[in-house]
Amino acid sequence: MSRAVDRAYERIRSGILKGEFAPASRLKEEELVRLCGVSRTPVREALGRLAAEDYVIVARNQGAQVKTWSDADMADLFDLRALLEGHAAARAAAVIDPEEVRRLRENVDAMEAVLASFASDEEKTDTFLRLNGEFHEAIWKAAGSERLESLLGRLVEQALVVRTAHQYTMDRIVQSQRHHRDLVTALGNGDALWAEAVMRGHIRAALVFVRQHGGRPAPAGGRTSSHDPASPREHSPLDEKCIQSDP
Amino acid sequence: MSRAVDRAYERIRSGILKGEFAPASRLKEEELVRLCGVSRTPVREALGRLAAEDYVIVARNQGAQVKTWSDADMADLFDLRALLEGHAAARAAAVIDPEEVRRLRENVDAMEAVLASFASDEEKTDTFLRLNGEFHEAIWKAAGSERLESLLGRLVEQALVVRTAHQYTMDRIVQSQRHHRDLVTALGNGDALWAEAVMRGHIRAALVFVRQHGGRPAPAGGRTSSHDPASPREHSPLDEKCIQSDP
DNA sequence: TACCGAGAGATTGCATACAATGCGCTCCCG
DNA sequence: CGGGAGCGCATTGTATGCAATCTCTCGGTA
Repeated sequence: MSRAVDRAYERIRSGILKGEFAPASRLKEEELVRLCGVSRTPVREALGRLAAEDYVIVARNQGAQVKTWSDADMADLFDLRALLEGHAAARAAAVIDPEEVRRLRENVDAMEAVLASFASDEEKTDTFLRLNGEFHEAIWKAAGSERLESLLGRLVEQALVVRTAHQYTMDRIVQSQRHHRDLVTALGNGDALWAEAVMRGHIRAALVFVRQHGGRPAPAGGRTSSHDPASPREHSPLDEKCIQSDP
Repeated sequence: MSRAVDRAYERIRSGILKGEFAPASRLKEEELVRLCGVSRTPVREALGRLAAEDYVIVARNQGAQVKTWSDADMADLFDLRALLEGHAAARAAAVIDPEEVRRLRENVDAMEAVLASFASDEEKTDTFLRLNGEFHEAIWKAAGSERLESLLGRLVEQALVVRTAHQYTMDRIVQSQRHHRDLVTALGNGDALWAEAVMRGHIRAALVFVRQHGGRPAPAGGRTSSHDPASPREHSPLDEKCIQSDP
């Protein structure tokens, strides 16, 4: 950790992800300096990185603003995810080795076990989402393209900006789990077409779900014109829970 | 243009694209300061942006290095381009309006006219590549997804790092031109499947060509270990020719 | 001769000071 | 009373200085 820059980056990013900074709210450098305990130089660098990753928008001489997401943006996002994750699944099916398939199957079994356990729903969801994230990442990695992997990492993270991770119903999770089972089978058989099809459906289903349960806490208003009526909420020094991808 | 940062960014980026900075060569901040005529702060910011766009790699306390591309990287790159440009073409076919199709056809006609003209081969290639870039970008835009558009913009730019734009044979260009004709027809008919198929083939053909004509001037050696034996070439204050995407 | 370590120079990382720009307010004029 | 120009404050953009870190060289030892 190059101390200052990374501290600032992580702090701001987590603030956006947790909703501490409302969408479309302006991020003033001095504010972030106080918040992160570093000087403006690393804060600015962190903002630059966040802008490159589409978390914020910076306008010349007007600083940074948390990016808002329209319904169309969301649709585009999941469209691309379906395409790229499907592609990754197909590539993975062609080259994955049995050992890795075994690990994936274990992962799915673990998810199954969690669902069947007696933990609270929130606890179940938590663990499930963590395992789910690992499952998807393993498939990206198996596809054997660094570029694809990093691209998907970014896309999935962006999908997380629009909602917290705990809006899942058990029905939705069970549906996901069926997809996961199918995926492992397809991968085990080296069936690229099947794997791609299942993965695409898996992501499309996620989009439908997100839409139905309206994960967007923010108005889909204009980009740069709004005069920041929504001031950032107070910083709650709570948990830094690891958020994972949609199931 | 926020003067300093953009000047530095453009200068360094063009230097990389033109091969003024050899792949894997180290970019020292003081050097760039002298070159760009701005102080280290904007230079560092520019390097950050270039790193986010995969032009350079920055290692902690070790500065920036021009990124090198392995054959596998190139294959991945064109794989993704085929997938995403194909997707863009399919989306475009579904929603494009006749007016836009007409403009595309005019563009293709213009390319045809250039090829049939009496200009020198180099001149022909130049104009053709410019028109070709406009053609592709128009299709991305017609697809109606900002995210897809910017993603493709980046991917195509990265493909340009590995070679200069003038290694094209007339054979290759004529083949491209046939693809372009087919594309316009497919788009005009609203035939998404056809458009996607043609576009995929179009990009795959580009990969095969780039491979055959070995566009990579750099060794595909390791990333961080090399001790930068290749010092940056002297700056030739030559043309700033607009480089366009592969045909 | 090969290897290891210490020190000096070179280079990056961070903080702060200063300059430039934009925004909102007030005050004056119609 | 409404509108516009000018001014002052808030915020961002750039430059520079100092501290931290790395690399490269030189000397010593097995």
